[in-house]
Amino acid sequence: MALSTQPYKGARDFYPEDKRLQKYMFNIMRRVSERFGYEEYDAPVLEPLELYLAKTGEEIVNEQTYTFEDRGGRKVAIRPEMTPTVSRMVAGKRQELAYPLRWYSIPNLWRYERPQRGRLREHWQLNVDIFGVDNLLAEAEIIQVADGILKQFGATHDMYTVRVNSRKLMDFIFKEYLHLDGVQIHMVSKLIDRMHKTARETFVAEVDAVFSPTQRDAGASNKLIGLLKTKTIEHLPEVIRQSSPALELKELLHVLHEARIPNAKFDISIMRGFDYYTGVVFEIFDENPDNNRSMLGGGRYDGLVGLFGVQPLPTVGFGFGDVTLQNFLTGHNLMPAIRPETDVYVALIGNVYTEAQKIIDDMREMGANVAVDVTGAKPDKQIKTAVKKGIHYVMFIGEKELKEEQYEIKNLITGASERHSAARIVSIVKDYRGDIRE
RNA sequence: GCGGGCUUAGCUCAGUUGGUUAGAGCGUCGGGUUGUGGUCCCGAAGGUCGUGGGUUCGAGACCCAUAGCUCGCCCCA
Repeated sequence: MALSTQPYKGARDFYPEDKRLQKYMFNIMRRVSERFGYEEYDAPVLEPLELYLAKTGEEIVNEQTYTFEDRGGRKVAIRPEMTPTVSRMVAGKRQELAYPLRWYSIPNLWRYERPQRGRLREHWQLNVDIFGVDNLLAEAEIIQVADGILKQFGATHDMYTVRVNSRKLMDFIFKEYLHLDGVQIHMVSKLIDRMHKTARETFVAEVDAVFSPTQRDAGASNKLIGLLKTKTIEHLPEVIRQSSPALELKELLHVLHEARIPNAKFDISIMRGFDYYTGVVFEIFDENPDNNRSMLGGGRYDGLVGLFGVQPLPTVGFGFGDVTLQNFLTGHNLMPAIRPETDVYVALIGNVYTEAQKIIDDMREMGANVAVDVTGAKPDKQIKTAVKKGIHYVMFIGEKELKEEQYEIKNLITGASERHSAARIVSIVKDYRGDIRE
């Protein structure tokens, strides 16, 4: 029985052509995050299981986390998300860090579940968090980073929407406005979370079933159904519209619109699954009709750092998965063809390796990425190899070139061929590399 | 955890109501003489038809089981 060449279920191999795309995506994520002053951190893939038991959500720990026991009998989890880890790290140096703290990371995360479109078992997720700001400018900045990344990929505002809501607002509605108890709030939250996936009649019936007869008679159920149709804060009932969470959301949207994010809007159905969110929550939706789904989400979680026994710290952050990003980019034709890092493929003609090596060394020292064909194959074979690898230039080195110190450089895309000094060739290929990588 | 679809060459797929040695395109490899790719021409390799049972004179086609892939559901980082 031969060994399988398939990667583990729900995980991906990154062949060089795949890795190039990943590097392209990560580079843009890094560049934009750093442009906003965020610093990169990292942490182990393994964490003690307890880290997730406290604050994440039961099913995620019980059923969707990879766990095992190490040789010392410790319960270990493969991280399913980064937020607890970064909270742990910040708490560990709570007193000595300079706030506001701006951190980002691109960890790989694991979750045990059936893979489906946009959701695999292993994925990479950009995490961007700001610690130590308790006003809405933190939310605004975090959303600007997310928006800035999408723009840097070439996305335009008609391709996606930023949808914001607030846990505090929903709390106000559930408790003050509708007088729901804890169990009802939980049930209603879950229903709202998948409102757009549910047929309207079914949804109304399910919501209705949560309310007691007395509440229904008082019109609470209909009030909620009505509220959920609301598309803007202005259209909310007076008492809700004047609540402080609503005023805060309105202000946030104003700031975002001023920051040239016109596609930010209020969406009462944005709930987010995690219990740890305490304020504003938001998601960015792909508006591609074929892939209309949330591709990025986040919010304020002011309670997490304090769980580690240190003074609490207000925090806002988001996570952006590589799989959903790639679906977005592909769906909108924003994924460029990326060539390999190799700038030049050297075809040797005749037995000239030793002398050619000196030229090639010089070129490498000058900063060109140069691969040499050492097969001794005929020139046409060597060219074919370069074409197949996707390398842009072939350089020929033979007796004639070595004597004249002028080497033929051939552009495999245009077919054009020129003769230059090695230094000039380095300059040409580096210019080309600069053009496509920037 | 639940449900649907799929599985034939490296890839994308044909394969009639069950009937001899299993097909195409692309790709791969070789050739078309001297130091130049993509086009064109010629040739070759490559498949226990996902796996295990069953029905049948006969199964890639039918039945059962199982695995993998995939799309949903649940849940959502």
